[in-house]
Amino acid sequence: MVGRPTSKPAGAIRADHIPGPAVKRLSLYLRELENHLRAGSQTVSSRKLGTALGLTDAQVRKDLAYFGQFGHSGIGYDVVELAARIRRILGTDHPWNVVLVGAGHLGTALAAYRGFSRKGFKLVAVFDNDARKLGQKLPGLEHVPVVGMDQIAAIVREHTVHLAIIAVPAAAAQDVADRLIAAGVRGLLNFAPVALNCPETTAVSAVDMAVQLEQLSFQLGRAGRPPRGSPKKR
Amino acid sequence: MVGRPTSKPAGAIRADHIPGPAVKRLSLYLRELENHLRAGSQTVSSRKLGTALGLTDAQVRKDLAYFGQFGHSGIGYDVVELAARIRRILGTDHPWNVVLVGAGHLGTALAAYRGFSRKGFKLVAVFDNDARKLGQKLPGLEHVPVVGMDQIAAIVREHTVHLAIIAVPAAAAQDVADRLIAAGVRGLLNFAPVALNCPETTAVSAVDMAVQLEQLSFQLGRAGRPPRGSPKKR
DNA sequence: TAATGTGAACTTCTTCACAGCC
DNA sequence: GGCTGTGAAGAAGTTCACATTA
Repeated sequence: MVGRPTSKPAGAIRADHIPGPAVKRLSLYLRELENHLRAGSQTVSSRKLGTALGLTDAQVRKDLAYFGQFGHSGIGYDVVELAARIRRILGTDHPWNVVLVGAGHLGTALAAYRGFSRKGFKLVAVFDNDARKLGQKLPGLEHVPVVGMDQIAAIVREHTVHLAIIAVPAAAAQDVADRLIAAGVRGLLNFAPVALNCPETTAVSAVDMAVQLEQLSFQLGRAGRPPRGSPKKR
Repeated sequence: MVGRPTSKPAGAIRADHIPGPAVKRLSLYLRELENHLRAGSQTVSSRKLGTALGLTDAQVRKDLAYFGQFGHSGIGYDVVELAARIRRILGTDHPWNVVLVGAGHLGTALAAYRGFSRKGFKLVAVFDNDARKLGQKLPGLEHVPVVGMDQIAAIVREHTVHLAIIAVPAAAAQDVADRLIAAGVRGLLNFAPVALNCPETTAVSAVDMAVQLEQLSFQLGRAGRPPRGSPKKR
């Protein structure tokens, strides 16, 4: 336990520890701001941002206040300014180099997704073990080579890659993760349906499509009726 | 304020309200159990399950206890039994019909993912507006037709579809969601990078790959160094 | 001994409510 | 009037620690 007295170094970054959920929402605020930008609005209120995302206005203000004072009383938030500030906070005001491992169906689809580069993530290489895929260019990605997994260490180092996306079968994911981390990658986005065992110093984020569907199944099962059967009152 | 006395209707399903995070973890427990099954273990302890997923043993027990008493003192949990029970709770002990909207890169990749059917989700149709894609069969999905979006209402009703996956561009997502809901779909898994506006009665789950990467970027930015620039000590 | 199930303590997160500002 | 920023209150979720059971 730290026992640190709650002294505020006013002027610097706000809080010692930011609530995890707040950071997640920050990304959503940014996405919403980018939409507002396209629509041409100059300013947004916490209420507008909130209702667009299903949150209360107080929640929005509190989240933003963790990082500083971005708003203007009576006016709201300047869309352009707030977007820039959030990018700064998230660390996407400068580009990140990213590699993708796995050029199967999913990997290919992810590589083709334009949203990544728009958000400041630059795909520098795709790795796969299938000899037939090596040397190919993926559709729309003429500058991104598909290379063998034995190149992971070399390319990660050469391009100072800190982030990697794992889109390989579950059975291969842990091995791939180990190799990436050994090569210097420090953040993993894992699409394989398996829990990765990584050192504390590695940030891991996971997406499992089946898990997502199961959540929906659960929610429907409660408030409504299952696909069939189950005698129900009424 | 409600002031309801905390009376327990002992015997029925446990809690009036299950913590959302607990339900999310339930899916992960199931995934882990399925792995243990393949490995041949008869039983698991809350500790084993927990460490595999980066959770405490108490957390695991508390989560499971929301739904009943599944464990055996001194022994642990029976792998087969617990998996079956969790499937029951999640509602995946019986199959769900699912449709996918959007047969682009991502949609095609999602359709090809074998994990869905393995988990009890049956893809009955893929919708797209691109005339060139209609009538095609997606790779590995000979029984799943690609049809026009004007067929949404008919097919959703005919097959009693309750779940849909949205994999269309952001600009089209809200319209697609509206149509699906009007046709009777009650749960949406949204891959478009936009917040959907849906009635309370619709369950929505969202996956935004860019958001995931931004979370990683934030985490690295704190504990480590940004990709380049920024005068650093050393 | 090895493990569960659970009240109580604790921690984290969210909402309320209002002072202050435009 | 409209809106932010924030302390304080409240709700939600997690961990502790121990009685209990095999």
